[in-house]
Amino acid sequence: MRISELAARTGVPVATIKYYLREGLLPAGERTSATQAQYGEAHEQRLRLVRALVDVAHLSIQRTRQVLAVVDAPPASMSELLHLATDPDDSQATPRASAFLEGLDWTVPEGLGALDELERGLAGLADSGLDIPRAQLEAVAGAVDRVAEIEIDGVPTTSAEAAVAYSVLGTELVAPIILALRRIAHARHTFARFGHEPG
Amino acid sequence: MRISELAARTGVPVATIKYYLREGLLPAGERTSATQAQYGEAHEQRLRLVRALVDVAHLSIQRTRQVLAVVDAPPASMSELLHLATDPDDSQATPRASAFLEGLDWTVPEGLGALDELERGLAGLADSGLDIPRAQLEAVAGAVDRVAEIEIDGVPTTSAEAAVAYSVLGTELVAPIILALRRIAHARHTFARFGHEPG
DNA sequence: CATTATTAGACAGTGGCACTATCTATGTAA
DNA sequence: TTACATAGATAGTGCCACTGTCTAATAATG
Repeated sequence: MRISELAARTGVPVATIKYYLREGLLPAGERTSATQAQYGEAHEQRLRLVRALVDVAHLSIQRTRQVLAVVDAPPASMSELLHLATDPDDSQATPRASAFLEGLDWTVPEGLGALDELERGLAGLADSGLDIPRAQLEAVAGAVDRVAEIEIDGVPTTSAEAAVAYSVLGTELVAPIILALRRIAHARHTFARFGHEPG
Repeated sequence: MRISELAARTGVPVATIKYYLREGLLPAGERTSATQAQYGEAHEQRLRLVRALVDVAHLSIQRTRQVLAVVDAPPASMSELLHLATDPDDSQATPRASAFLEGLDWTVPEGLGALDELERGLAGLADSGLDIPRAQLEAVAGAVDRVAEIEIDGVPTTSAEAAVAYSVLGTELVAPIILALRRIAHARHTFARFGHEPG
């Protein structure tokens, strides 16, 4: 198909598709002349994936490119995979995160990018003034661990490529679903605990 | 204290503090003359809270204003509280979300904003091409429900105001921690399941 | 009192991001 | 032949969260 049909099928404007091509999120079509290229089913599917990552998972274009790069060329080792998007330049000390994880007896590979996120999250919570007891955060962590365990149990074992794609994309695409479910569950439990009037 | 000291204490530039004042995220200081105002501890704490919401929880200025408005003037009824930020104009039908929640036997108040988020998340996942079995998503939802339950159990019962502030701010400020913990737990369970080499 | 520093408030400017529009040279379809 | 489409380059747009500048007024200091 030509670019205009790709645009029509996916609802993505031609100009935006060109932009994604420039940014390397979408592979170039098969050139048939100086001013024409053909796109196939694979392009259409890829474009839908890009849209999901950008619109639904709210990834930046740059982050989307990183994620897709990993899906396209799965790294040889797990540690490489897990360090995706860890910028060694700005990886800081993570005292709060380390202390917290020690309390949980979680063994965690070093230099993991998510450690910085945890550090920032804990630091932000601390100086927001909102006081949440450590024990409660630990209980939350236990339940989150269960979420992650279920997700990893679902990773297909048919091939390394499939496993990598599933876990990398799943991490991004399921996150908004988890947050939405959490909000909905908050509502449920709030009603259960406090009824329809607060206090 | 004067605005420059407030800036020095919190590390937030004077120009940014003025911006937050304009945007109504920070109450005005106590005026002592046409060109002077005094700020107190409360301003400092509020400013730290604003920074946590903006920097760590990645809320937009507009959303931060909404959240703070609820904290400042807790709504009279729970349903009002839960419908925070539900724009009645763009609340769509949520067929996927409704079907999913029915499968879970979750009773959910109607018109909840998070339903739209869930709908978008499920739709995005569906057309990303990543196929995650319904049963697995339901299992994840169960574990997320447990997370939410723990959080709501921790809500203080000392006063309605405290309960509202805690739950509203907790929803926003703990979300990044949950996502970081999820990533870390993914790493743990991935190693446990696949070892250090993929596949 | 004179001088320097600070402030509130108004408003314009900046940098980053994700597009979006325009243009040209070429090519395809009716 | 004539209308339409495309690749690629480049420039422009709209939004957002600041950031900088200016003025009139006040405060602090010597």
